[in-house]
Amino acid sequence: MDYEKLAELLFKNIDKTPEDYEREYPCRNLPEVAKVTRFAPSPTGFLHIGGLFAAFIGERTARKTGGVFYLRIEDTDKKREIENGVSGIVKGLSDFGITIDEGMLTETESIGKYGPYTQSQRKEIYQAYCKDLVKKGLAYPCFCTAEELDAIRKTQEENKQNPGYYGKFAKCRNLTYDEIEEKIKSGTPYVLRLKSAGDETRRIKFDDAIKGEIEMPENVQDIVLLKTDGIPTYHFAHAVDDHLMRTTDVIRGDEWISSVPIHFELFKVLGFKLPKYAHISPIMKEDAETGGKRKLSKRKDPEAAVSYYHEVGYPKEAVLEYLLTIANSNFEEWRAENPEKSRDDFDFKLSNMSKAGALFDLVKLNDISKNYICTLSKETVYQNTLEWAKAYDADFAKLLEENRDYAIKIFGIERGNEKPRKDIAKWQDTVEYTKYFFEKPQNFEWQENLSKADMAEILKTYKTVYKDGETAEEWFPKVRDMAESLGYAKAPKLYKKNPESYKGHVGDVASVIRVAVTGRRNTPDLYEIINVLGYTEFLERIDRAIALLTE
RNA sequence: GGCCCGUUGGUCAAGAGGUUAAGACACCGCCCUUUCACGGCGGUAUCGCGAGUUCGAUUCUCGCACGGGUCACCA
Repeated sequence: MDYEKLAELLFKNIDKTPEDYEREYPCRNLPEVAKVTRFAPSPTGFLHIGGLFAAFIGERTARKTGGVFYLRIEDTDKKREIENGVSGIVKGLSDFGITIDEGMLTETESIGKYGPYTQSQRKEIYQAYCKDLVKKGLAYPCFCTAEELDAIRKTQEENKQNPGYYGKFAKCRNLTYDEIEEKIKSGTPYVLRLKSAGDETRRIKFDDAIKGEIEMPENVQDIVLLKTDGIPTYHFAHAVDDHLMRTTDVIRGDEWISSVPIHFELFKVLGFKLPKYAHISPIMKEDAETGGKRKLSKRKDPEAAVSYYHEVGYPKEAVLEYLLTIANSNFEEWRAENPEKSRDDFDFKLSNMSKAGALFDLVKLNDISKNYICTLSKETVYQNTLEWAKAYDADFAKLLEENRDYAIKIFGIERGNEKPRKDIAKWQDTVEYTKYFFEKPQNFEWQENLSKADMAEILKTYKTVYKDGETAEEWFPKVRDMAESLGYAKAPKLYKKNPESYKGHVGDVASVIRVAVTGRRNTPDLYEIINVLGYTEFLERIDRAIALLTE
C-alpha cells in the first residue's frame, strides 16, 4: 500500500504539515515549574458546579506556579451545542471570579496566541495531523456503517469477546488502495481510524496527580480519529490541542481515566510528550430515593447549576471557599489561622485532593457564607445586595435604591462588633431579613402567656416611658423598671424562682414591644431596630398595635 | 460481564503499624442572655467484611462485599 498516495487521496486540500504547526505554536517560554492548565467544556451553556470546581482547580494550579490557565471550547459534537452556549460558561466562570489568561472571552472573541480556542475552528489542524498519520500507515479510512458495527458487536457479545473495532474485526484495515479509491469516488461516507499497535497483554502505567499510580492494559481499539464530517473525536482533539497549546497538566473529571490508554497511544503515535494527568472525583449528592450517593444531576438538582448560586445570591467568595475546603480540607484550618489573608496565599496542592467524590453539603456552604458575610461592612452588604437584587428582584432593588441610607442602617444592626450577627447566608435572605423595616407588620406573633389587655397595658405604659434619643445603656433598665411596676419580674431568674408572684418577666415585656414593632418574636437587637425605624415610625407602630389589641 | 477507581462519625475529613483515632459542619445538653442569633463549655457518633504478615493492624498484603466510572462517528 502506498500510504503517501492514500494520504493525498484523503486529504488533498491539506497542505500544512505537523512541522508547520509545531513552528506556529512553539513551546511556551515559561519557567520549568510553571503549569499550563485548561478548562475545556462543551458549549452547552450550562456550567455544572463540578465544572466550576474543575476550572477552579485548574486556575489555582496555574496561578500558584506562575503558569497559564486557558478556556477551550470543545464543540466537536453539534448535538450538544446550543445557541450562545459559550456565553453561559463564560458568565458562570466570571460570576465566581475565575479569570482566564487565554481562550474564549465571548461567543467569538478570544485572547492568546495558541488559538483558535474553539475546536470547530481547528479542523485543518487536526486533518494535517491525520494526513501525517495516514502517510505513516498509522491511520486508515473505515467505511463500515452503523449496522455493520452493530453486527460486529453482536457477534462479539455472543462469543463473549471484548466489543469494539480492533484486530481481526477491523475489516477496513485491509482494504486495498483501489477499493478505497473506488469508495471515495462514489462518495461513500467514512471515518478515519487509528491503526492500533496495542497489545492487551501489555500494561501502561502512569502517576495521576490525584489518584496516584494507575495501571491498565494497553489500548487495542482502532478508535475513530475523525468522524464522517471530518471533525475529530474528543480523544484525538485532546491529543492535538493539549500538545499544541502546550498544556502541561490535564485536569479533568475522573470519568476519563478509562480512556487514558487511548490517549497514551495517541500521544505516542503523534510523537507528543504526555502531559501530567489529574483526574478529579465528581461532586456527589445524597440520593433520597436510594439512600446512596450519586452525581449531582443537571435535571434533578437545581444546585447542580452554577447559575443557581448566583441567582440566590451566594457571594462568590463563599462558593469558592467552600469548593476549596472540598478540594483541600486543610484549607479550613488555614483559614481559621489566617482570617485576613487572601485565598490566593493558600498553598493549594493537587496531591491533597480526596480520591473519593465528596457529597455536596449546602448546609456547610451556608455556614461558610454566613461567616464570610458577617465580616463585611454594612456598606458592602448594601452594595452586594443591591447588585443581586438588580439582577433577580427588581422591586427589592428599587426599594433599596430609594432608601439607600435607611437600608445601610438596617444592615448595620449588630454588625462591626466583636460578635457580629451571622444570619445572612445569601443575598436573597435579605429580602425577608429587612421586610418589617419597609412595611408595617401584618401578622403578630404574640406570646400566649399574656392577655390582650396585659399587652395593651404594657404598650401604653411603654409609650409614656420611652424617650427619643436614649442610649442603649439607659434604655433597657427603663424597660426593667417598667416591667417591675406592672407586676413582672425584673429578670427571668427572679421569675423562675417565684413564678406565682409575677405575671411574667422582663423578657415577656420586651417581647410584647418587639412583636408590636416588628410582628415577630425573633429579631435582632430591639433597641437598634427602634433607632433605625425612627421615633415617628416607632410611635405609629405602637399605636397601631394598641388599637389592634383593644378593638 | 471485562477493565479501572473508591470505602475513617449524619457530612467534609486528618492521621499513623502501638494515638484517649484531630478539626470543621450538623445534632444534643449546659452557660451567657430581654427574643433570635453570636460566643463559651461539654456531649453522642467513625476506621465495610474476611483472611494473612506482625508481639500488635484502622494503617501493609490478598480475597470479598458495596458504591462509582467506562467499554460510541458524546464529551
